[in-house]
Amino acid sequence: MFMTMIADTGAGAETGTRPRIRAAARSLIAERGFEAVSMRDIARRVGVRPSAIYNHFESKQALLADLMVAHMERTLAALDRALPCDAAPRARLAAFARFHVGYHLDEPEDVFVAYMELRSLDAANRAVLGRMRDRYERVLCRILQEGIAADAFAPADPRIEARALIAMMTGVTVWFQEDGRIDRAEVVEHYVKIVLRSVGAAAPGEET
Amino acid sequence: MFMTMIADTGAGAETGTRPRIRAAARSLIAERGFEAVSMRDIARRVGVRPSAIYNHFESKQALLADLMVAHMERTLAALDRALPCDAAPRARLAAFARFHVGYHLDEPEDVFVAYMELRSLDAANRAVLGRMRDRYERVLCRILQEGIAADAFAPADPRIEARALIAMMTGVTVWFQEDGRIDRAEVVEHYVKIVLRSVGAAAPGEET
DNA sequence: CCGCAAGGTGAATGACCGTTCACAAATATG
DNA sequence: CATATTTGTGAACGGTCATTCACCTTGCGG
Repeated sequence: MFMTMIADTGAGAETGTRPRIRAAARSLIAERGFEAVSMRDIARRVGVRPSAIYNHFESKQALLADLMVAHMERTLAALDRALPCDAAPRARLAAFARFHVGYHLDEPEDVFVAYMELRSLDAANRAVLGRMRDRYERVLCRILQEGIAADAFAPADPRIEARALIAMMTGVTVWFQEDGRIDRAEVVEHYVKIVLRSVGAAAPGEET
Repeated sequence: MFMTMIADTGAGAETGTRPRIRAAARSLIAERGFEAVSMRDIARRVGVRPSAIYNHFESKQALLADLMVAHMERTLAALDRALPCDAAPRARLAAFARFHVGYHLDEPEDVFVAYMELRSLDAANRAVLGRMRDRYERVLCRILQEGIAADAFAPADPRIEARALIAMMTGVTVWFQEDGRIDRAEVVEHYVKIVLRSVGAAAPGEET
């Protein structure tokens, strides 16, 4: 009967054609953009004929949506794990910044695709992704509001500040390169400091 | 003889086929992305046949490069005009932020194209644009260094901070919409405040 | 009024696109 | 071992792409 039902999602799975299609599509789209990548390009990288892809994904559009939705699900789950839920606002904000920057440094391809290719999604998929993105943003927004309530910091408008901070931290993927002379951890802590300062939470004492 | 030689650059020029091609290409590429826009699309919007475009631009690639280079030249010139050269670092930083956010709100299409389509340029054009982008970034970096020297503020690493701030401010184009309930000037001043705070220059007193 | 250049046209070129389909190999299931 | 399902193949489909080219139109300098 029909009993496969393997999830095989996650950037780690290596065996099997389906994950290899995902990996090839991810890196090609990150490099060139969705519209500039053809199914033939993806198939060539996997070592398979273009028609074989259609055994695993309904269409090019469905493949993109699969990548983006899976990435956002993983991101939201990882954020949930990374946030200490009973800590003070300042520590929670630091944890958010540490997570966001670190995650974006670890998964640059997925992040880039999710960031750049919203407009290549059809209306239905774009709506789904938009909702997930809002959920992510709202987590930060709530931390800022808690911080205001607790007098820990004072951003003027939490929603604007949340968007500004996310844009700032996401931008790290544009210029950071592993082999550079700057250490990864150093970069992360740097962004954490900028974030804390920008909301008026000064730098004293411990963090996390 | 050959005596046309009109520059006709700038987002304002409306008459003539060449500027209308530029305008059509700009808005279509901003909306859909370079690879997703065809010469036929552009020609249709201008009200002309595709082959006519080649009387004005050598290729699709050259058209994109024209748009991006012209935009960056205008941007650099406008920045130069907007920066008070003999002011204190704090006022200069505020002016930079005010300029960057304001300019990005005023020219969202050009900004979006310049930001997203670097990868659609061929190697030579990408190098040209990269240099112009570096020039822009270096202006901010120098302001930060001057501020450090004058003890006006204390970003840890000026280069990282400059990139972070530019990414943050550029992100305003992603979410801001004119008809929204938030005032344009309000948004600008908000970003200025975040920028000043993030470098450790507190909020007291006057700003330029 | 002639000639010529600049700008626009329509058709054609070869290449590539996403996708389909009939079929073959492989793999698991009874 | 037989059979059904999954997975991959090769060839084709209609369509679109950027670009070229011979030609027509227009308006201006002489």
